[in-house]
Amino acid sequence: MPELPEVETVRRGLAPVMLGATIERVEARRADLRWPLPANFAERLAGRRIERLGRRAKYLLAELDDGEVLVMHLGMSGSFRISHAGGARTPGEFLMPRSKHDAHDHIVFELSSGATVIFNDPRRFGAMLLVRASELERHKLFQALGPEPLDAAFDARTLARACWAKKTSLKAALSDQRVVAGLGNIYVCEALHRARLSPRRRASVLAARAGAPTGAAKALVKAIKAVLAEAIEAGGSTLRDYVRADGELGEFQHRFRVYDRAGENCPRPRCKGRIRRLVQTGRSTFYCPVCQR
DNA sequence: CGCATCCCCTGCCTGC
DNA sequence: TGCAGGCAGGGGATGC
Repeated sequence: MPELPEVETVRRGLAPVMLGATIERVEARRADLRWPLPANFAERLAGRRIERLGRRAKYLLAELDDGEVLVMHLGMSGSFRISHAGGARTPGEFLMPRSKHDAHDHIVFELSSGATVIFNDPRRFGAMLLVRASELERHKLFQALGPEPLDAAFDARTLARACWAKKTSLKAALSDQRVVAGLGNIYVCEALHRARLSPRRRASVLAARAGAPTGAAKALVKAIKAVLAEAIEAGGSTLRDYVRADGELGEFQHRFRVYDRAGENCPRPRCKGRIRRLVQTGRSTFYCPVCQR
C-alpha cells in the first residue's frame, strides 16, 4: 500500500520524535507480523539511541547506536501514529478519550523525546527486522533491490539495461523491485500514463539494440521522477487505512490521473479516451487505451 | 533463470 | 439486516 512517497512521508513525520532519541521501552503486543519478530526484540531495542532515520525502497531504516538497523516495512496496511505524553491532543480525544490501544496496535515505542510511536497494521503484511548495518546491503531483502528512482543514478540508460531482455509487460517490469525500487501499483499506473505508454507493451520497448535507451525510456524515467516528487511534495496519498505519522492526510490521491478512475474520461487535454481497468499479474491496472500506446 | 500464480491477513464495499 | 464474494497500496514461495 504505502509506496515510496508514502514511506518517505512517514519517515519525515517520524524524524522529529525519533531522530536522536533513545528508545526507553518497547512493547511488542503481537509478534506474528509478516515474519515473527526477532528474538528478544523489545530487550534488544531498549536503551538504544536512534542515530539516523533513512529509507531504502519501501523500507524505513532506523540506525541504532549499537550498529544494528531496525528495518520496518508497512506492508499493505501498516501505519504509524505518534502520541505525546503531556502534549496537545486532537479535539476528538477531548470528547471521547480513546482506549489505550487498538486491536491492531502491534508495536509501541516509548522514546526519550516524550513521544510514543505506535505501529498499527490490520493485515499484518508489515514487518520489523534487526539487521547489522554492515550486512544490510547483503541482506536477502536488500541485495537485489534496484536503484532509488529519485537518485541521479536512475536514468534512461539504467532502466533500458534492466529491461532490454524482458518479455514481460511494462507494468510488471516497473512493479519489479529489482528493476527500480519503490514503485507500487498506483505510481506505476500514474507514471505510465504520464509517459503515454501502454502498461501492456513489452518492457523491452525501453531499449534499442545493445540496450541503448529509447525515447520511451527517457519519457518514462522523467514521468517516474516527476510523479514521485509531486506525491512526496503533497505528503503522499491517503487511501483506506493509511495515514501519515503526524495524523494529517496526504493529498496526492486527488491528483491521480488514472488510478482507480475506471470509466472516467482521460484527463489528458484533448484526449477523448476513457480510463479502463484491466488485470495484469493479478493486480488492477488503470490506463487510457487512446493516449497510452 | 524468468515469469505467472497463489497466498499470507483483515476490513470494507457491493449485490442479493 | 445478513451474508457471500470481490477487492485492496506488498512481496515471498512455488511451479512451470
